[in-house]
Amino acid sequence: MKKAVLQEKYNVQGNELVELGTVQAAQALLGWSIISTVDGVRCSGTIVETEAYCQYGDEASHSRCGETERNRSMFLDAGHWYVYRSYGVHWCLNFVTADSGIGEAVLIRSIAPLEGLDTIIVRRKLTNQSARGALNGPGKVCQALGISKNLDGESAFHRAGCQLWIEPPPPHLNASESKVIRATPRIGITRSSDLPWRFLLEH
DNA sequence: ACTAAGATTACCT
DNA sequence: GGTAATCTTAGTA
Repeated sequence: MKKAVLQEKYNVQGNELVELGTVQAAQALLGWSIISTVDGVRCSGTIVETEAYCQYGDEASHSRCGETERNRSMFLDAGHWYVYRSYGVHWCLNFVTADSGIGEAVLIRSIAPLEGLDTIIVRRKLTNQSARGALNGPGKVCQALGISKNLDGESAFHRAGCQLWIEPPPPHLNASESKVIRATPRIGITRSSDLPWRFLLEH
């Protein structure tokens, strides 16, 4: 779908239709795994917290003022990574969810560790061997998986030479009726703070 | 050109 | 709970 088509639907039918894609993707991604082979070490985790950022009606999105050098990858088509620098200090990982030129994505806020916990603990500079709190924040996820700007704009699906990709959950976890999702307002934003577009996977 | 604010985190009291 | 660290953008002049 091209931008003009989405704009038309937005005007005619309200913002629900346009929002549906990315907001649904944010929920669908819960339970998927992220696999990193950065530095030749395999590390992975299950996505347990996401946030949706949309083009229309979302004043908190990086794409709200159009494409810039920083947010360029957010305007790629669905299935790419958008990695940006947060507060000049941390990296944050997003899964792009709209067609080329739109600018929508899902922020990966938290994962549960699966593989490479030793490496994760070293990267996170944790002193104890407990993984508690190691991956519960977007900056922490990127530090733990070795993610930085060099993965910005890459495909999020596995291919030769790929260093970071997603894999679907086992079928029994992917069934929507067995997945308990909690929705809350998004964290750390001021504009559009009423939208309940933060999603958590409850056990 | 300058300034304020930001999808954060760690460390301090 | 308060704050520093530090990069990018938008708004203002």
